[in-house]
Amino acid sequence: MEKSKVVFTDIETTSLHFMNGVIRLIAFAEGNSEVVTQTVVDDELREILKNKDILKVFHNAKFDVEFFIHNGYEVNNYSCTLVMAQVLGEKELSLKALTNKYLGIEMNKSMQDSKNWSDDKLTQEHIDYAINDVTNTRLLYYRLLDELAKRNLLETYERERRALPSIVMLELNGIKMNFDQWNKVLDYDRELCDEIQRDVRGILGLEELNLNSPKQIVEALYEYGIKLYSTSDDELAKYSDDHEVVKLIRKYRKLKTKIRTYGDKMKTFLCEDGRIRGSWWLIGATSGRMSCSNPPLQAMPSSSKEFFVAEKGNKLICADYSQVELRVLASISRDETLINYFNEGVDLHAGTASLVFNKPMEEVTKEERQVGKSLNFGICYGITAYGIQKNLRKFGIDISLEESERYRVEFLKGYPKIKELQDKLLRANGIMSLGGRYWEGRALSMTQRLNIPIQGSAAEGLKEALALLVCNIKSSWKLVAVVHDEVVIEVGEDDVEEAKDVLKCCMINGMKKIIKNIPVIVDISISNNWCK
DNA sequence: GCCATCACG
DNA sequence: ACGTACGTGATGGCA
Repeated sequence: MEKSKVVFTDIETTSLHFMNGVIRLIAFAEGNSEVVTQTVVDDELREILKNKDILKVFHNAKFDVEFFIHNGYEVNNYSCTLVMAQVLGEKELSLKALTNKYLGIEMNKSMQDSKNWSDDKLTQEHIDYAINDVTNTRLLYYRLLDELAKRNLLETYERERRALPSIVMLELNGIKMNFDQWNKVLDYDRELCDEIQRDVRGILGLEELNLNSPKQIVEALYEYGIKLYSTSDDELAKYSDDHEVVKLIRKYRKLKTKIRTYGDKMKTFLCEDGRIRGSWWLIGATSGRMSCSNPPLQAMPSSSKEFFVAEKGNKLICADYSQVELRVLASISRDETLINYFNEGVDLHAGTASLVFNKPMEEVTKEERQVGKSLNFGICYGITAYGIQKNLRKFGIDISLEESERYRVEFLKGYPKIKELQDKLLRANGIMSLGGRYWEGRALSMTQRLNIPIQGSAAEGLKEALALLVCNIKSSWKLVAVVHDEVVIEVGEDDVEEAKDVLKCCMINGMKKIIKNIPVIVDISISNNWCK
């Protein structure tokens, strides 16, 4: 077989998950050659998959690559038409939808269901279907490559492509969970939750009250003498100090969420090896951030993280960026005050408070520092006076809307280049991240315009870090979690020191490709469980 | 199917 | 009582 630079590949499997499915049919084509099919990975295909000089193209590459790796084949150098489409801003990501939109081809996907592939015999229909998928993946690949080039997004796509193996690692590795201990705590929580429910019903004299119904809570508390505009936690917080029953409702809510969302469901995702495996997406948000579902490992309550552990003989290394979004903001705006703060390593929340309250940093009170902190967070989200006011109430700080607006104005006076940047972003036809992604302005709200370049650029820095990490990680080390500004790996005890250096180095150097001339700081810790 | 709510960054 | 902080995912209630 003649050596060529690119191979288009598609596999058909008996299940959607690599852990419990087998490969039934493999279709592939080298360059412009005819598509061929086979049922097993022969030596020739094994070599093609492994060869770093041959680019393998898949639609939704993580799926095929995970199956291959799970079955013992090495896969290097691959590209993904689904991710390409995402970089182009597409939301409909099926091969069918994309070939239709970009090539005008109407695909018949009636064979797609894995149920059609569990039977023993393969018919000509099966073979034609797989061939058709590869044919269209090839056409789509060149069409999307053109489109990416036309829109100046090749570099952005290449960054995603280099980071893509991290998704494969996350899904293959999973993360070990101490399930016995988890269930013990869960049982205790369930009992406590029932107890609280009994108490609330007792106090309100309503034995049938459904505490999960906001509507019923409003009615019940109205009868009790409390008028609520909503039953959201910050509304309830207003009455929490004066009414025990409101305090109990809040406690019930928190506990119930933990139990039903993160507790009961967890066993569904537990694999035989004691590890939880979620579904990870490289581009999960329009900003470019990753996402994870089933279970949402990026949103595990901090109180539950201790149950995610390292295997015996291993350690977890947890690393996270310090203030990464504000550093991105400093890099985009080039605001001298903010940059100086970072260069001098000062307490940034106190620094902002010193600007807003016009006093030396050492004299900033605890409450003033909290205001500074809220403003710093808020600025990344596209702050409004209303938002500041609402946020500060959570910390027991009650200010008028006028005062809140004054804080906002003082903040922007203290950081004049941020003000300039915001004015520019609000007027712009389109928004650009530091890494070169572009968002059409028309579709964006004012707050999105202010947030997207920050969140998007920080995500790009993390992708650069992951791209470095997948090249430098040892085969025995496991990437187990990525949470926006945090990376967790699991390594053997003997490798801890080396792995710590490699991880830290990748994270700093990756982010530095996006954030220019601002110090990047990574905090790192070693533990038996997932902790910050 | 949408809304309200809440978990994370 | 709302126009009013960014991005996700999951749940139960309710129409």
